[in-house]
Amino acid sequence: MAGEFQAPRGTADLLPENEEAHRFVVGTFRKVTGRAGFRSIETPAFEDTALFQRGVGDSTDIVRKEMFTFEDKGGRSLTLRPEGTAPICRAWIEHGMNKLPQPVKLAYEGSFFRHERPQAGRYRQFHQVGIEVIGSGSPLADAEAICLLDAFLAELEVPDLELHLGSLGSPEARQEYLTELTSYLASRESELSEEVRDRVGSNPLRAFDSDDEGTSRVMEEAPLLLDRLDGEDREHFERVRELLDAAGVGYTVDPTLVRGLDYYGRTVFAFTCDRLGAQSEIGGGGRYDGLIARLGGPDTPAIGWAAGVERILLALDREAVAPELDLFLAWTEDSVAGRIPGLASELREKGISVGFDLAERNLKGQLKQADRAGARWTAILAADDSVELKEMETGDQRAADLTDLASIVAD
RNA sequence: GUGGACGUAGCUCAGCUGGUAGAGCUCCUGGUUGUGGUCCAGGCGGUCGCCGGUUCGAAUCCGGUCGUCCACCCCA
Repeated sequence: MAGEFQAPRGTADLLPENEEAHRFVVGTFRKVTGRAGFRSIETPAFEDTALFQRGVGDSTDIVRKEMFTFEDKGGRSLTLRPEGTAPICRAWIEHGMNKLPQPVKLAYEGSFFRHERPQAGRYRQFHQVGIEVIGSGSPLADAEAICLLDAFLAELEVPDLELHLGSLGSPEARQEYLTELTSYLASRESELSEEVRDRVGSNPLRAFDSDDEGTSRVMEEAPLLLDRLDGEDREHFERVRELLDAAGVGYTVDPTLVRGLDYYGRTVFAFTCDRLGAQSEIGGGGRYDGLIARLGGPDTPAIGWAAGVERILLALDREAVAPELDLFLAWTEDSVAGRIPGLASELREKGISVGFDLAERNLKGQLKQADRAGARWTAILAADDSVELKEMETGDQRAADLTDLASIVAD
């Protein structure tokens, strides 16, 4: 509060304690996806605005009101990426990845930007990790993707998870269904709550989530998209369910699962955790078979997901990690200080983490620094080359030889 | 974009009905001319978010504004 400047609304500094927790999540992601044969990809932080307009969909909230859009000096409209899938599809097309063995399995991590009012688990700049499996329409790809998200969250030990699974069918089936649902809602309009009535036009599916009593009664008899799936879509969904059952991944079929991006079709899924507050979704995704073609590439099926790093951390409620150091070098006379940096480098080359005081403190101050740096050992060097090695936790101290430091500290 | 709560030292907070700021923790120094984590003493640190109004006088009342948090919408 003291300074003139503050991090912009909805952004946050990742202080060392948080930075480490953050790295832990991303590191786990890399481990889990790496051993599944995924390779990393990194795309720019901003793209042509039109990529998102077409890829994510003009009618979505993201495009309508949540994008950070600006013009560069050449008058091009650019947008800070609000999500990762459209950029990766763009890269896939641009670099002719259809010539690679299919499917192409990609993993990414990074910052994303959405201009929304911040609240618990929602920020204007946030971090996601995610994967895309591009080039296979098989339910095996769906199952693999979902199992991987499950494995990732399990490895992190995220508690109280629930997997919601649904299918949106083909775009045509979905459109037909929405028309049917809208007219059904219209036929019983008088029984619906006011809010729901207002929203029928924009998002009739939301009516399923209402806790209004009259609305709930109406929705119990409402037609379900899952019941309207045609043959192939239905088979696909059944097959995905079989594969998940066989893999021992538990889920709830959620006929009302909605995704905020236009490109989804067939399988959609989301992991939720109720200790997050209003933003309970930790990660989710789905199949987007039409997207690559829509962006000008060859007709290519694909599926992927993204998970929010901040939300995972919120669910984990991980304790801050204290700093740790193998050895702290202290000295008794200023004449010894000159030898310290070189000695530290030597020991560090042997793989030992070494620190020393950088503020010209007296011995007492140096010991205090050692303590705060989380040092397990402190070596006190005297002008006559004698060394006292102190074990910080117990306070035990003994004479040691300079050449033995590395081996003693290493165990 | 809408609604609610809040905004005093780096952090957590106190400061009743107005008389121009305080605690604990942290940090620095000393008690210990070569020894940390306990203890004791001292010190650094605040335009009381900002602007305006009421008043002899405002951290305290009023208005506005900015910001934070939470919720709605929607989503990671």
